[in-house]
Formats: sequence, C-alpha cells, structure tokens
Amino acid sequence: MQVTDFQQAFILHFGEMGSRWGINRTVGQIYALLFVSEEPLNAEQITEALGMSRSNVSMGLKELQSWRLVQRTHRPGDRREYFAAPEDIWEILRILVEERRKREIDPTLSMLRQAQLDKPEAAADRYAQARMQEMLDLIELVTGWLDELQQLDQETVLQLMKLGGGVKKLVAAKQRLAGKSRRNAKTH
Amino acid sequence: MQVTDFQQAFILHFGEMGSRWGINRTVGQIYALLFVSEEPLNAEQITEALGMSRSNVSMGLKELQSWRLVQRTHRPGDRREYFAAPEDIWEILRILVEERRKREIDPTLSMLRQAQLDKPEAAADRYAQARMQEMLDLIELVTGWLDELQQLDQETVLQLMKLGGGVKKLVAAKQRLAGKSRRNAKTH
DNA sequence: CTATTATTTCAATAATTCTTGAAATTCCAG
DNA sequence: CTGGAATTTCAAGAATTATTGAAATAATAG
Repeated sequence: MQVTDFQQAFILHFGEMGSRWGINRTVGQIYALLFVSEEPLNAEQITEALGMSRSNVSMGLKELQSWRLVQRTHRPGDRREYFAAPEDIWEILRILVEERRKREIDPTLSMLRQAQLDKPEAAADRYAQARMQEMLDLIELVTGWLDELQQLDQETVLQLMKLGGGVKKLVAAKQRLAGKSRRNAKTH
Repeated sequence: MQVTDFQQAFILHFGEMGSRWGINRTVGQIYALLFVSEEPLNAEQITEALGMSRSNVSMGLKELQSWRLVQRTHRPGDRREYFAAPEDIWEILRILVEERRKREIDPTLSMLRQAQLDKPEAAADRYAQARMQEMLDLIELVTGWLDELQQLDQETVLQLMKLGGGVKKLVAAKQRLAGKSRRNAKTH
C-alpha cells in the first residue's frame, strides 16, 4: 500500500498534532490513515503505507482500540484482522469526548470529591477546600450537561448548535414560564 | 513556604495529571499551588513550597503565562513578581477552552481548509477529501457554537446547562414557531 | 496434529522531554 | 551610575517515552 501525497499531508499533520493531543506520532498517523481510507486495512498494509515497524503498528492499533477509535473487521477467506475508523463522524466525536473525559477528568473528579470529605481546621486549608469545591461544582455542571447532550438525538443537538446565541431568548422565555408555574404552584 | 498535607494531595494530583493534560508535572504543580493559595506567591515561595529548582519554576511560570492561566501582580515596596490563578473559575474555564482550541484544533482547521482547495483526481483522494470535509464541517459547527456560548452571559449558560435534556422540548417548540413564520413569509 | 502465517510481547536503544545549576541578563534602590 | 537582588537563559545530564527487531505466542489451513 502506498499513500498519495494528498493523504500524506493529512497523515503527517495528525502525526505532528499527536503530541498535543496526548497520543504519539505513530498512533496519530495510523488513525489518520484509517480515517481517510475507504476500505479497512490490515496491519501489514498500515506498516507499508506509513513506513514504520510492524510492532509499532501493533502497539498503535492496540492503543486506538483502547480508545475505541478503530473497529476490527474480517474479510471472508482471510484470517488477518482489518481495521477501520468508525464511519459516522458524530460517533467519533462522542467516543472522543467520553474517552478524554474518562482519562482527563474523572480521576480529578474523584480526588476533588474525596477532598470534600475532610474537615480542615487551618484557614489555608479551608480556603483550599473552598476552591476545590468551586472546581468540583463547575466540572460536575459541565460534565453532567455533556451527559445530557449525549442522550439527545443528533438532530436536536444539531438544531441547538445552529441556534447559536439564539438560545438566550429561548432560555429567557422558558424562565418566564417556569416562574409563572412556580407562582401558581405556591398559591394553590 | 510550606504546603499542608491537604494542599499537597491536590498539588501532587495535578502534577500526575499534567502529562495527560499536555503540560508537565512541574507546571501542573505550580498551577495547583496557585489555585489553592489565597494570596499571590512569588517564585521563591513556589520553589520552596514545591521543592523544585528555581529555574524550573521560572520556566513553569512562563508557560502558565503563555496559557494566560496565571496573573502577575506586585506588592508595594517589593520588586519581586507575585503570581496568582484567576479568581473566577468560569474565567479559568473560558481561557482553558480558548487556549486548548488555539493549540489543539486551529492548526487542524487550517490544514483541513487547505485540503479543500485541492481538486483531486484519484478516487482514493476524492474519498479522503470527502472525509476531511466531514471532519471540517463538524469542527466548524462545534467550535462556532462554543464561540457563541462564550458570547453569552454566564447566567444564560448556567440556565441552559441546568436545563439539561430539557432543551429538546425547547428546541422543538422553537422549530414549530420558525416553521410557522417561514410559511407565513412565503405566503405574503 | 503440524507448518505456516499473523500477532503480540519485550528488552534494547533511540528520541524526546524535563530538570537542574551556572552563567547571563534585567531591574531598580541607593 | 553601581551593586546586589530578581529573573531568565542555556547546555548538560536525568528521566521518560517511543520505536525497533527478535523471540514468543496465537491462530488456522491443510
């Protein structure tokens, strides 16, 4: 397998960006290659296309699988494994958000929750705990909201995003309604 | 300056997570220390508190400044520089999103846009270009939306987030209204 | 089974990134 | 100005991470 110059530019870019994204060059390149390949590829094809060692490809694929960013398939009458990036780009985004959250945020959430169980005496510690509480609240708010967004169908998310700053009016309208019904509930 | 055990747990955690967040241990620790410190600290205090070299602190602070995650202040009658994390946690989140986007996404956006200027002949390249277009569209949609969210006041964002999955009804209602007015516009 | 092919593991080493102390530079009080 | 304090730069060494080839293991066709 040979990559074209057009593909190459994309592959090299992903390799370079890899370090900023917390993956290594190899993994970035493998993913990029699979992303722009119409057909699933086997490890040998990837090795040849990217000019890296077979073992490197094996490890890279393992890591991409741990990220759930590649799928394994088989071809009839061929016992080699073939790999592909998920077809649906929204699915890819969803997985990426989930996995990054699991790796980059969840451990911190645990630590922050743990810290709230303490009852510090010293002023410095009480201040520190309050700051950590602020951080905890914000992370819980944002990740909780991301959870809810993920439950929504794609169409709703798309419309919400296209709405852009227009949500403000909508939210304001909703607030007015909520306020009214709350007042009613009180009086009855 | 001595850090307490309570602060230490937080600082060490940030140091460990640093590598996953694309910063090094030192930078993570410095930021954590500033975040939980009520008063701004100077480089010497940070050095002593974290037990690392003075030059390391200098470089770490430089990096944090490039991320706009620390602010420099001065004390009257003291020519040393003092550093602090921004007080407002929403502000911190905003900066973090902006900076990560600048480093992790914008270069890829440029590359993807560049690739759309080509007019590839080969089938493989046409497929690759189509995939890159999908990626470009999705990134533009999401980052564009983030831009709009950032324009909104914090209260609106908070309400939107608390709304959670409830946005679905709201968006649906909005769609009905939009549909009606569009029909009206046509007939008039 | 067995031979062959496919895949993974692993220890060595290459490459990169981090950390440091020393030297250089900047800054400002006197 | 000048001297000392504050800060930055930088090259060297330490530590970490990436990559490889060889060996081990797994899978399956015949």
